[in-house]
Amino acid sequence: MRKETREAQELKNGVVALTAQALAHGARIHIMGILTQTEQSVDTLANKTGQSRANTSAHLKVLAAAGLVASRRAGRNTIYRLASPQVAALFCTLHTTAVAQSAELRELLQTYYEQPEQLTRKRAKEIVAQVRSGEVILLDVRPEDEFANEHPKGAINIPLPELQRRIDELPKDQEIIVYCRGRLCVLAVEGTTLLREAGRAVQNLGAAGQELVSAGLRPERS
Amino acid sequence: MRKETREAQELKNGVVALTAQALAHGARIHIMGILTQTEQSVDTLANKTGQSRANTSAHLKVLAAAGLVASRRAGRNTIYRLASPQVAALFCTLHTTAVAQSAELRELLQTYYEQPEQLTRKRAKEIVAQVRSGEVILLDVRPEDEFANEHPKGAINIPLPELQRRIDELPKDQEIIVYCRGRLCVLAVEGTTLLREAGRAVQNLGAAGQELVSAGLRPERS
DNA sequence: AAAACAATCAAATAATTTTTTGATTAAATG
DNA sequence: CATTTAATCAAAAAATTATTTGATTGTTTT
Repeated sequence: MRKETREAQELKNGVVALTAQALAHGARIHIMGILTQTEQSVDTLANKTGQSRANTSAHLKVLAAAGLVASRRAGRNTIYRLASPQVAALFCTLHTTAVAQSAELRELLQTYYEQPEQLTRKRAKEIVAQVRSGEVILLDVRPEDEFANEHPKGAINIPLPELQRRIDELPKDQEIIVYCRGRLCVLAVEGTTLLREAGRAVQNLGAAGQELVSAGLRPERS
Repeated sequence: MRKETREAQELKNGVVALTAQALAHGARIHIMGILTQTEQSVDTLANKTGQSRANTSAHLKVLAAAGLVASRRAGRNTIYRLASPQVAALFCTLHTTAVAQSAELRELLQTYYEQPEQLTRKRAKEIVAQVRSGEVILLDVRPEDEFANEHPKGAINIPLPELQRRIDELPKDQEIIVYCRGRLCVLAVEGTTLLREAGRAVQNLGAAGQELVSAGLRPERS
């Protein structure tokens, strides 16, 4: 019994390691990052990551073996997606922790990316007022279902993959405030970049969007 | 700028992958699991994991390079510990997700381990009543500081590393309910095993201990 | 049915990691 | 000060992973 328990322990370590192993390659992290935003075909993933098709297929096989992604057939394409919200959460935690633990990287990122603003209580209330008066636009770039489930009152939703196409729905003369809520923190950063390149005035709240709720914008469903 | 951003992206993927890579080996998962409970010297870790000293040292170097563990010198020993609570959280998430995604493993574990009980609302209330009346003992096996920070009213705290030694503090004729709270989910499992081997009547609530709070045992500090 | 396409597979090569071995450093002990 | 002990290092061997190439399997389109 002792021994069997130990075997089980080793097996368990192995499975945990397998999961980590699946995430232990830059290309696969890249793939996971893309899948965090939307499901994709093998070919598209290969293009976006700059890897060969066969190699991308192999990487996806590794991810699938660890149960991190799932796939479905659509015509002659195979579409891959994250296996579950739990996987998305793991990816986000890994991402956050990795960045936090790697101080050297943090510095480097600051050069290229913009740090999401740290919300003070006062600033949060200002934003709430601005949103209420319609002075600024509060943009939620998460997938539609997540938005539908719960969002701060007054926010509008354009999922990141559609943003480029639907950009004209956003009035040109108003400041836009982008946020996301923890789970898919990459979204807001990319949305901000995209809008800024289109010449819009944007502010990125990152995961701090959450705080708007406690500052007065009651959550609602739709 | 586009290009530099892309370089930064790749670098970032690399760092995330490095972190995952660090966790991508059974022996290192084993080490992390041990460090989750208490800090340890290289030699002890080598013994517990059954690896050579040099190899263990190498594994620790990998973990340290990823910023997951830190060390201090104590006499002629080098004592390693987890670098931060955030790392512990990552480890726990990885652990949980890996087990959840690996259905095949789940089955196997069921043979050896006992599944932590799934708490129904009704059962939670029963337990709350039993704890209040002193009929059962609610045991918290987390480290002292975490317990001090917050715990359900009526729980008593014996950190897992001390449990073997202090086992006699627990009355022999009462049922014991062990729980932990998400972060260090391994703790409760090990505590349960230990107590059961000592002939005690034990029930493991796992992370479900949390629900006792919402079922009536107000959290308190000490 | 033939052609085109997306994806996977299989086998070989290339690249990385892991493990072992023996030497080295640094601190404690007699 | 010589010894012992804990840990790390360096180099070679062993084991695993990645990548490429070309062939193969299903689907759709013509």
